[in-house]
Amino acid sequence: MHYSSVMGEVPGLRERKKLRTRQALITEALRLFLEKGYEQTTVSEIAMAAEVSTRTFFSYFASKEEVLLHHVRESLDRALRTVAERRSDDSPADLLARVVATAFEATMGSAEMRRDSASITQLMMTVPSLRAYGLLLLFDTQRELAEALHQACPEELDLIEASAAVGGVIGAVKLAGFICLRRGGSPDEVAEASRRAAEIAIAGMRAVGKGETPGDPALGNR
Amino acid sequence: MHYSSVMGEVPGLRERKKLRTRQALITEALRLFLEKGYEQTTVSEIAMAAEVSTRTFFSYFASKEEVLLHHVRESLDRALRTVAERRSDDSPADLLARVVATAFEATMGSAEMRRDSASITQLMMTVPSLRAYGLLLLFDTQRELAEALHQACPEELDLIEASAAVGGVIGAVKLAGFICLRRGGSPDEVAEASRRAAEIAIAGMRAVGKGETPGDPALGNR
DNA sequence: TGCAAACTTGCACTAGATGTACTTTTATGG
DNA sequence: CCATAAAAGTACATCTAGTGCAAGTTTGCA
Repeated sequence: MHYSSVMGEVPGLRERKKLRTRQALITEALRLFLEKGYEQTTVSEIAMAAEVSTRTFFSYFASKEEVLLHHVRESLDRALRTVAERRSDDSPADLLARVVATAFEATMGSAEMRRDSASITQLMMTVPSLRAYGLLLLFDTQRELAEALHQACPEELDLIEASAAVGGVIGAVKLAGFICLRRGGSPDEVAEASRRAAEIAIAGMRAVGKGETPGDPALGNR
Repeated sequence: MHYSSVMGEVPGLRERKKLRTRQALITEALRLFLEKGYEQTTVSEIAMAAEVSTRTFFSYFASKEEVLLHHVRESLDRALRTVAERRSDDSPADLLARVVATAFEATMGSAEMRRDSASITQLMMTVPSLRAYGLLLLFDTQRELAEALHQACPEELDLIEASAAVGGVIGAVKLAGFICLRRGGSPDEVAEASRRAAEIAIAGMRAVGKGETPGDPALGNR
């Protein structure tokens, strides 16, 4: 080592270039998608704009969808971490509530992020293949999230209850938020809708584990 | 009219052929998918097996995914009808419970259907693009379902509450069922898991509209 | 029998995605 | 400072899903 004796301080030229290329692809992709539409933009054009070959694009992102939704994976990982760091006095319901709140905070935090995620949300609402890919990412993460929640609260929730809780809360927030947005709701209204949805869904699980799931006659309970 | 004076009795040769072709495509597709895997099967092979041109395949199904998941759309439409036919003495929760029960009945009804849907489910679990497409269908239907539920119960539920209810229940059932299945659960166990999940999710909405949504401090309620 | 509408087909073409072999760039040890 | 290997990037070939179009073929019906 010639330049620095402190471990891990300078990322190295190679790493820096890689990161720059990656960022260029992301930026140019979003710009082009907004400028001329997702389907009208080809991968080759994105690569051209970022000054790399088409083949190189696919060594950074596995698909055209991924270049736009890479950040989704990150926020989902954050949610996983939130669950893993359960505070000792959290009830499962509290924990899930904080997951939702944290996720919201993260996507709506800075103004710049709010602008970007608004554009991306807009694209997801109008382009089916993006919606499908987003739903896939979200679903696959929910599986991990359910396992994590069960691990974090092994005494209160069995795996099925944890699944129902995670699936219920995320499903409720997802649909309510989306429908509110579709109706032309402002960011504040969307946030409020999501909050109410989470509240409704979480109300169901507060009853669980207190020995008072009464059974639902309409479901053919035995 | 030469053959029959009763309106709508005989579907006509053209219609019958179309139906036969459609069925042949569906059957051959499923057979090939199971025989050699989804990704390993090309649309051209399916068309060949059903003795039509590749081009014709795409005049019956818009995508390779659709030939496998055409029935999903049907069962989702059935769910929509169930909501539209609300009985006067149903609470929203009862109604949603019946939607879930009816959907289950429909997919698990006959032995033949159970066998087919087991194969299809297996494929959906292992093939990402199928999972994504299925999730997309389900999500888009949920939007309609939420609107229908709101229409059916305009006094009890506003649109956001209806969204939360639909999203919550379906999200819970979906994830719990899937996770149970992944763990090698038997059909009975999956059914039981889904039932419990629906119960938990529906418990949340029984509280709604009774003036007793207490607010959740962890969600930053005002 | 003949005509029109519906259905099917072949063909050309675009675009996403992958494998491979080759060149350029970066890291590092002597 | 140079040799060398590892890593990244590129060119090229190929495969498949999916679409548009201009034929041809079958069916419905008068």
